[in-house]
Amino acid sequence: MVQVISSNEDGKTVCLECNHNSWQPMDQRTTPETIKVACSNCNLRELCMPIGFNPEDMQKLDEVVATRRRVKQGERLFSNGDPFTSLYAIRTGFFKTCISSEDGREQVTGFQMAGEIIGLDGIVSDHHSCNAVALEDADVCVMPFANVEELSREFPVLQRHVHKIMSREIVRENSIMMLLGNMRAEERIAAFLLNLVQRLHARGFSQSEFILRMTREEIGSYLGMKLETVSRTFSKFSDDGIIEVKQRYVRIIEPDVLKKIFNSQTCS
Amino acid sequence: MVQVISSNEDGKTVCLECNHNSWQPMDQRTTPETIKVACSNCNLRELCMPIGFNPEDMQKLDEVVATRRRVKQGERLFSNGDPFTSLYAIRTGFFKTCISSEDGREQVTGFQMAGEIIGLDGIVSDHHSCNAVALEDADVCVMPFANVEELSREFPVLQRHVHKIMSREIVRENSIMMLLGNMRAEERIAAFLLNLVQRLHARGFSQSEFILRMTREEIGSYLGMKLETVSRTFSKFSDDGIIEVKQRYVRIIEPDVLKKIFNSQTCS
DNA sequence: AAAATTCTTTGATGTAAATCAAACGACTGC
DNA sequence: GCAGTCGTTTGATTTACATCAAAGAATTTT
Repeated sequence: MVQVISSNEDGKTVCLECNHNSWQPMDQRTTPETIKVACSNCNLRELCMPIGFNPEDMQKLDEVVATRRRVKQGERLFSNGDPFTSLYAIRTGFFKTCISSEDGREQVTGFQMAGEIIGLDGIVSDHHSCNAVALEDADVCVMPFANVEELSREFPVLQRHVHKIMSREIVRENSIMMLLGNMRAEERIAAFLLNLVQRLHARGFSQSEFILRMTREEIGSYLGMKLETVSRTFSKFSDDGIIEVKQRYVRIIEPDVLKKIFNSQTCS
Repeated sequence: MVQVISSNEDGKTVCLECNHNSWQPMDQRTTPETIKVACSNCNLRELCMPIGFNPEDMQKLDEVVATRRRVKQGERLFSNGDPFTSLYAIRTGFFKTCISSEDGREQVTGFQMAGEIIGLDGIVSDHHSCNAVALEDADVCVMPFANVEELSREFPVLQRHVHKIMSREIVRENSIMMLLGNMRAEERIAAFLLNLVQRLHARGFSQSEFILRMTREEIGSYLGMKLETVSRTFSKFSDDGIIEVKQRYVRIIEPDVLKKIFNSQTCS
């Protein structure tokens, strides 16, 4: 389903110099803040759009996406309470979504990368219920939800696609509930690393090494543990020769051991 | 938005004799296993269908629901791996949804009551990824998803409704992540009780007393804690005069204290 | 009605992870 | 190039909850 980019498949998949492992589109990166864009010639199409459109339908599909928007590292794409107008397809960059409790505790609810859709939380109440923060400079396609709904009525394949995206998010959150409710620190970290590398690999990056875009604290928030425990678990995996960690750089040495830890802690 | 049933508003809202607090529809309950039903004369309509339909549209809406299905206590509406064909609107009864990890650990992902929609997990992969188990004898409307999608294309208000239902589920799971990732046992139980009573109240039941349909173990699984901790927390709340608990019967004496515990543990 | 099973409560003890604390490394801005 | 900030690592200690255990209710089966 996902077409990998061959140029990313030759080993040197993560740019360590610029500390950048997001998918860079081929076109120039000097576009203004918001510009009109088209899905029909987007190289991320396979990831965020349904397949099997003929060219003329594709042209209509371009109507979904109105503009593009840049979000600088640390800035928000949207915040809790903002009126909901659009879904966003990530072109480049990396986001976290998070919610805050009354007394200020933060819960990271997800990390999103190129080709993933963000903003579904806003549909139910017409207002966003979480914050979407760019963890690196990002570029998103703004898809006004009214357009999405209108074209969904016309194209059953798009309608189905939207439903699948929402269902996928529900299923993902189900498995996070399993993680948070039932698993121990090592299992959570193993699951986290495996999921991350799998998604990066689907985007043409290495299946063994990558750069973390988030802090230990953000990983901990996502996984329901403290940053010290995240750090200690990384160190333990490193001591055991399962992974190599150096700050944000991670290399998975023994993916099978990681999978085993994730599936069941076969005693300690 | 939700019309409460006046007959349920006179204090005696929970039938302690039969240990039953689900909404009983007015029609006779001797229907065969699956029969043709209509939304247009269903008294749960306000809960599971969008409002603002005129009578002729309503008739078309009836096409969504194909049949009704009975599920006995302990039986499954669907299981992990089952082909996905339909969404289910609960008419009466109470369900839990749960997933199991490789090594058999169970995670309850939700409890669902009358008027709520179940089965959204199946859309993404055309197969269900969780089990839906009836915690009491239940009666559901079977809504073939193909019908839902077809009519959604015709009626924007239905389309929007379906999107909202899915978004609501995403937002609900977000708040469960906050619960599991950041909150302590007492906060989790407080949140659980408040959520349950709020939903029951919206269905015409008392806002202070109700009968739990699930075991301590199932509550614990949902909230990421062991059954003993659930029991101890109930006992503590009872000792503190916040609630009255006797087995499955619960009465909330001090809802404000419960809300305070939920919002922030104001020291211990 | 007795027996068996399931669920719940409560107590005693153990432990994984949190908290507290301090040092160190990396990046930022002047 | 240096100071300041931020993020990470590691150690020592505490703690909330899990685990182990057993008795007591409630429900189901025979």
